[in-house]
Amino acid sequence: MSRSSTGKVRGTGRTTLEEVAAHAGVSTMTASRALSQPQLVSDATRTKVELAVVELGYVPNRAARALASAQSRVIVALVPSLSNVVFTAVLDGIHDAIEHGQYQLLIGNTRYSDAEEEKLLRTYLQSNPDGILLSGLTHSEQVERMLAGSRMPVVSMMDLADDPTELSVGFSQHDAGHAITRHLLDRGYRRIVFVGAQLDERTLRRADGYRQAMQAAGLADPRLEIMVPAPSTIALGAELMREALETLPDCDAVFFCNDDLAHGAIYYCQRHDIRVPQDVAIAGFNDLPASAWMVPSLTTIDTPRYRIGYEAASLLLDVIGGREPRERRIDLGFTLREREST
Amino acid sequence: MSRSSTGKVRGTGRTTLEEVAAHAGVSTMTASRALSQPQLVSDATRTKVELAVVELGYVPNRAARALASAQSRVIVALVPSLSNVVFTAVLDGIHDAIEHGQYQLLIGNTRYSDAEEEKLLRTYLQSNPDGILLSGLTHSEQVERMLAGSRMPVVSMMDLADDPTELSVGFSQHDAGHAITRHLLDRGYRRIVFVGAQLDERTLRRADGYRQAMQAAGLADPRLEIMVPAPSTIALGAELMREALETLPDCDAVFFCNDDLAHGAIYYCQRHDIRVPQDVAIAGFNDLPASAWMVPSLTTIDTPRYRIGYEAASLLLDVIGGREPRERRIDLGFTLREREST
DNA sequence: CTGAAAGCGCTTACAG
DNA sequence: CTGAAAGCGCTTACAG
Repeated sequence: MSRSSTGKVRGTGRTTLEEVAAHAGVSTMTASRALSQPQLVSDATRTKVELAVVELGYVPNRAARALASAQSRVIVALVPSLSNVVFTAVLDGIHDAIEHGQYQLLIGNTRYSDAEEEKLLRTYLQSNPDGILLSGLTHSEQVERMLAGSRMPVVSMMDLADDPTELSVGFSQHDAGHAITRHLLDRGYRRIVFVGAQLDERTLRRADGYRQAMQAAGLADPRLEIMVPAPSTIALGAELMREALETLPDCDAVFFCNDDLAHGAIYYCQRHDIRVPQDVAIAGFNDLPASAWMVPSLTTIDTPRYRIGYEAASLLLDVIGGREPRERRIDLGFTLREREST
Repeated sequence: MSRSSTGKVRGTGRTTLEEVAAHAGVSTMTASRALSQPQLVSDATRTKVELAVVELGYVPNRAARALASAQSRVIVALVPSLSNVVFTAVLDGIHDAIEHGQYQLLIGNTRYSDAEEEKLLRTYLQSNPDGILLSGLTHSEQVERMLAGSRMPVVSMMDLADDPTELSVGFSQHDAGHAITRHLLDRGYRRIVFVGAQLDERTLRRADGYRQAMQAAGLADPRLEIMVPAPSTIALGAELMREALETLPDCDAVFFCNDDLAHGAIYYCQRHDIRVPQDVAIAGFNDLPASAWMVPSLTTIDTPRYRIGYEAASLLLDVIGGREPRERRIDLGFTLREREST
């Protein structure tokens, strides 16, 4: 026992496993086994140790465990935003999928910045995570290199990797963009504007899907694409709706890259007595809760963001645990919600 | 060097500080100082060590650091929900306030459950956090006991502690509920319904504020209070609006405990040609982004949730760092937004 | 300004 | 089923 008469010189002062073992009358390593691999220990021993744990109020020291076992039981999740409900839903799913007590979750907000992602990753690598959840498929070279060097499992969230051996969970952003454009075309709209903000990789892929559908219909026109790097907000949606109507007076539909923008557009139209969809149709992306309720209700793509988080974390846990997953690329799909706005 | 000819028997296999020190031609402890307390080391030494770090791609092992220093540099934040934007905004603020690289954030979702809070806390205590951020002022006895036993600083978020020596950051939920009721009374509304959902402590305090204002005006009536334990959603807001109009046909205003419910109510009224505020006024709480844009725009209380997270984390970091804060109870206030719905 | 050495609190091949 | 002992990779009072 490393106590002087005046108490511990260093350390946290908390009860240690050594003390638990002494209290239970067993060796430290037996106490350790009784807690982490109880099946390797006799019932009597396990009971003695468990009793000692309760009596002494023992709380294991995770740092010591991580150091000795070279397993941190930490997983890292990096998302581009903590104010976008899409990504907080993903985190919600991840949180629910993690076996708490076993694994701990470290969350990082990259703010849609490669540099920030790199910085966070560098910091979090200090914790020697057992695995990492990343948003998106494209990352800086530095990040790719750090990941390759660390040899720890990485799951990409949101979109599907081209390579089916890479771990990814999401749905085809391209196909979803294509599907909603196809829907507008089927409804008879011809001059369909695409409005993209933030211009992250998901928005760009949705734009690709839009473009491909328009081309297939012989209706593509670069002037119909409004792309701004500013973050998506309701206010921006209202502003861009105004802009679209002003600069493209012959447009008959607008596909916004997400619901936040589309909501702003619908509110704008309400305030200016522009009839939706009679004067102009509006479509969004993500199916936020308000979309089904607002007037008119919003046509949009329902995306499985909570499930993406949940399934991505489950997949990562499988791989960490050495369980071969049924598939390494999990397509969760999307659902077109046809509503009043189109 | 503990390498056998076949490589490390245990450990992560990553470069260690010992190797960095050898490469730089200094002792391990000097290398340690060069990195964590560079001012204690000569320029020449620091340069040599920094070079070795880069050349070897050294990444410090946080578990070893935590174990040796008895300082985890971990802070824990517990919030009741990861789908409520109020709390994800709080987390956003916390995340931004943390000096990354220094401190790491462990997030827990208590799901508005005392039992869950207790379980998460028990788990997270294994990481020996340097401090904790909790949502709300009331916790289970078990939680209070664990916190008291651990002697680590705890900051309460959202509401203000009665005891000014306790660490708390937020605003008076009671006063805010009172203020918006007062506003409705000033506008001439008399039969003001209060609708509360979830029934967490914040909702109950807002209800108290409402009740007190109604009593002061001689207009209190228990039948005007609709309280349901279900979580707040737009759908529930629509449903409760219908219920209010049906069971209390003489009501002239409804104060919803949050904007999600109020949005549902406004959409409900739009769909049923109920004029707001002419037929019935509607008020909310939190000032979500849509509130200023919807038609009619929503009267509500603007709450500083991002700043609560930011200031709470800053306060905690001050206390952890031994810096005496100017005040231990930080009132961030709230702002009444008077809009079209009242 | 720099170093030798102990120690933080666990886990784990290896024996028995 | 149980144990002795080394080791994980850092930090830190204490000297000099």
